[in-house]
Amino acid sequence: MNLIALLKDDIVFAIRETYKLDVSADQLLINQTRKEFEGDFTLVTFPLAKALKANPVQIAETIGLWLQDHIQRIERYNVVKGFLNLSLGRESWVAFLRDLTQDLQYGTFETNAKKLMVEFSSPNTNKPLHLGHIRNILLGWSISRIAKANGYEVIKTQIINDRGIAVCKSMYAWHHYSNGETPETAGVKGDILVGKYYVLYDQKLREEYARWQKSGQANEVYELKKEGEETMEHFFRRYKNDYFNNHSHIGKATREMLLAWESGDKDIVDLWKKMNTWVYKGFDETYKALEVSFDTIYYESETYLLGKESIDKGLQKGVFYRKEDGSVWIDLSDAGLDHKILLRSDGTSVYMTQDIGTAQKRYADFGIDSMIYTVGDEQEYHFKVLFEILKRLGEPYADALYHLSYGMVDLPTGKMKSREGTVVDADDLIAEVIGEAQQASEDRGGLEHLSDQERREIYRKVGLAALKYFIIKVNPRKRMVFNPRESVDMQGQTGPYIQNAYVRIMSVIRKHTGNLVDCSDPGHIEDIERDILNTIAQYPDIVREAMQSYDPSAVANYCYTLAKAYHRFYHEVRILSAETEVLKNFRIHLSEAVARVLKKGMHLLGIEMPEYM
RNA sequence: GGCCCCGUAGCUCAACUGGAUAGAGUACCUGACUACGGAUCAGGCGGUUACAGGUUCGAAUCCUGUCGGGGUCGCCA
Repeated sequence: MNLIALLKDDIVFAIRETYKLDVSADQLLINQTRKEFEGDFTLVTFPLAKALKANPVQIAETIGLWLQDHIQRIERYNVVKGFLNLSLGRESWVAFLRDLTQDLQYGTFETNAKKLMVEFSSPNTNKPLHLGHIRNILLGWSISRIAKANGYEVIKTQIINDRGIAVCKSMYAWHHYSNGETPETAGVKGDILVGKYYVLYDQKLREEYARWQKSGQANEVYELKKEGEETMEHFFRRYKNDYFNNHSHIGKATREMLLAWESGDKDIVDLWKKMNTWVYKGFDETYKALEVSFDTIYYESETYLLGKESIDKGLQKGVFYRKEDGSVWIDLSDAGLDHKILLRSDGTSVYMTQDIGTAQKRYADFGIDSMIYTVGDEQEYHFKVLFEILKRLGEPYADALYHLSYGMVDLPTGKMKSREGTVVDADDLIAEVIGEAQQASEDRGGLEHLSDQERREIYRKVGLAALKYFIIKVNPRKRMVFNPRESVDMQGQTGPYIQNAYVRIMSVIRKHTGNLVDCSDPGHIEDIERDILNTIAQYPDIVREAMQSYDPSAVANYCYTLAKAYHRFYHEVRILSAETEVLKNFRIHLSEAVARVLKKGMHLLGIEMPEYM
């Protein structure tokens, strides 16, 4: 049941009949007719002018006339410049609604027999999830649902960065300064506890560094390596990383810890496992609070050695080359990229090597056809290179990889900085929006008949809707400003506004007592009713488009448009006390259709609809 | 400096990928039924789409340049 698709077929047919020419349906540009003009759908004929060798107005007239004469659902047409405005007959709209009530799969496409893996979240195990992760998670989750609606079999995954020097930092700090503190004894979530030690590590390191700066050795280094008239203060700020690698006792101990881990030292591995368990438990709570889940998880500790075999393969195929020092590189300058290292001179691998190996492993594990990586836009270059390499290695899925890149989340005061403590913690944020929803709900009242449990569910749904919608409505590509105050707003273009339309419909349906018969022609329908049906007719295309452009915000904006139309309808007409039984029946069916589409659309965004609010 | 992304109303975002008079929300002002839920609805104010050229029936969108913001640039992940 896709009205616009049918309409396009009609037009293709019309062109074949009148111009003896075949055009494909996806060449046709059909818009919802703007309010200033009469009509439901508008075919833009300018793009057809070349192919049909005629001027746009003539084309519009010819096609319009033919459709009016031959296609029953087209009642009238008018032409304004190169725009052909088509009006559907009332009966067609009613029939559309009647079909809709039967079509439970509306906006869901048949399976395309393709397996798609979506990677998102992918945190480090040394600190809790924050606002940036939330944008990532919501995008990944939503695109997974959208892909599913488009017919893909979707496998949701994340790769957890559970190894490396950063992880050893929190291990070191906990080992030396914690006195055996655990999440239980501290009464905090495991990820938060581990994050605390990561911060503490940095603090201890800075203290050590500050002491060292007063030493004679520091002075020598400064004299030796300063650039021009550089002050000591400036130099030491720049030198921090070198200090960590070449002078720091803490740093040395941490690197030794990493080596011990890599060689499988039991004590270190046990410590690592213990702290990981804490972190994962904490992450799970946050994921649960956000209502997301994964089908499979990859751990970097298990994948970081992968990819080396493909280095050999690539060398043999001449895709890679080896330098004199033994390091392995690829030359991508002909693809507008650069030379990129794949294996260090000491034979160890880099991030890129792992990613090659991980992609191959995923293919081997699941036989996937394509993959979406939800990762911030600062890694755009990395993924360009990765995809190019996989292509040159001849990987079968290499042409179906996509980096779902998104911009950073800023605060009204600027960037989030962990150093300055301005990072917005995911758990705190979730708790806050739910608290706000509860506050707003209690101020309004009206939920007294529900149990505490049911009310809590509603606060949760409403609060999360506010947060999720606020983030997901923005085009992923764009950097966005997260204003905490506006994120809990529940009026205007917000999640709760859309939920409210749904709740109103549920309320109407509950109040309706008689039986509901099949939808039949009420003899007259209002403009707003026609407008709502027209908006509903757009839905399948929106689902398609959101997939093609990897953009959940298209669905978010659509849901708002539909909810807005419904709210207006609700004010303009009476539903339960409509003039006739047939009309009442029609309006209830219409309301129900809106509710269904809103629920489906919001589901694609990972937002649940409450029955009351 | 090279390459990539972004710049739209005071603020936060749209604009069906080149289509009609650039739309919403918010903020501010005004108004709404003894009504199916006012987390609502209607109206007002608010724009040289950063700037300058170009391409064409038509440009916020494409090309060139300038300005501004961000990202990234061989052994970090």
